[in-house]
Amino acid sequence: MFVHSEPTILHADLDAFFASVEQRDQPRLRGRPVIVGGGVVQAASYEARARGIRSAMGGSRARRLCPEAVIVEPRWPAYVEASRDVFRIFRETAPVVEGLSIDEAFLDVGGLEHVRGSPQRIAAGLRRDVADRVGLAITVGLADTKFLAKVASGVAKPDGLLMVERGRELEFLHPLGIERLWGVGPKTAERLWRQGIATVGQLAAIPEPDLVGLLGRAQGRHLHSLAHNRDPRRVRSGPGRRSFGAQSAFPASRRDRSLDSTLIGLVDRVTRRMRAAGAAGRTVTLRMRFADYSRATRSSTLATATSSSAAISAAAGSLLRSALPLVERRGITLLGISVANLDARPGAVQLELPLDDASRSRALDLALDDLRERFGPAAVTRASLVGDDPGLAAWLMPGALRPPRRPATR
DNA sequence: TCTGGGGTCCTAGGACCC
DNA sequence: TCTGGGGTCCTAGGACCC
Repeated sequence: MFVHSEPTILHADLDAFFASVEQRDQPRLRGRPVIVGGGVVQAASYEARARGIRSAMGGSRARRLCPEAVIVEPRWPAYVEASRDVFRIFRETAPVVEGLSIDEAFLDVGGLEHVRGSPQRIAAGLRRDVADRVGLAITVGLADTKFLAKVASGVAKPDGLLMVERGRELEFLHPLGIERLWGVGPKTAERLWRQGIATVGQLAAIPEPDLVGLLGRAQGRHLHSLAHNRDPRRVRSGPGRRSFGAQSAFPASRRDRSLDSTLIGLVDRVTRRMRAAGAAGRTVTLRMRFADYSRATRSSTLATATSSSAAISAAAGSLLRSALPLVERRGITLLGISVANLDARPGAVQLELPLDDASRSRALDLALDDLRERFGPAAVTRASLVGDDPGLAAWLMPGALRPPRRPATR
């Protein structure tokens, strides 16, 4: 009876997402090699990939490989809208949807057989819905573990559907190259190749302790499990994000741009997004990349979580000052910040308010009501204007908020 | 071939606490 | 007073993913 039942985890992944949105919206681009992003390739259509163009490749090299490629500037609002449309279909399709990025998600369709048919039918229906309603091609992998569903969609691309039948998982998995495994990038692949390990089957034959000796504890165990298709993780509706960040490159032409003003811009971008999400964080990290392609990070952890531009730019500013000798010695090419430790209890949440007085007081009332609703009536203890930022910081009663994050177990 | 912007997780050492 | 074991938190770096 259950012998013929199908696996229930779907990995759905939009094909060449940004480039496909451009081809959908601009018919003249269809069938032609399309590159999104000029300086660095952010996405390439399949026509462009056939010419050897890959994402993250430098724009000049891409143009050399394929001079007739059409290069278009990214249109973020269009991608965000398309992603929202597709995720709406995901949520109509399955009760549990775990988004992985703007263009891919896991869906668990277990228990829907009597309502919507077999998983394979549901997957086919999902692909049809996305094509009909959003106008994009999506590939779906279907398997009994998340990991294998993702591998299956990778193998089935583009515009495909691939189910890995129960009981035939290793038959499917073992002939594949190790670089198909989640967590094997260039460095790890190189290390494994040097040991004569090229396929997942060869990897599976290595005893776990040997793999741990070669790659370290976490990665060794992880890859050993995957090679045997052991992946107990369930599909869950998103664990939520763990940090907010922003970065900005300094091309050679703008290398003399002021570091301070760049930093203020980055802080502004990040805190704006944090406020919109109602988030606050404690750990501020400054990331730098230098002319010799080396990198460095500097971080500091505040006593309380915050989304205040003033607090975060003060922390980031002092990190930058501490790194100044490094910056001057090596020449900076990229500056970034991120704010993490989001589950910590906020000491202050900064709100965004309109500039004119009339709507400002009303916006303030609404914002404070919202905070009280989310954190309890007694949680908001104090509110005041912050610096010259058109914002307001509301201090929240410690303890009224989200619990501290998972107790670390080791 | 020389590099965007946004993320995640792991490792390792040191400070500190019980 | 010294030593050890066990644990947490912080900082910095690295690999990887889309």
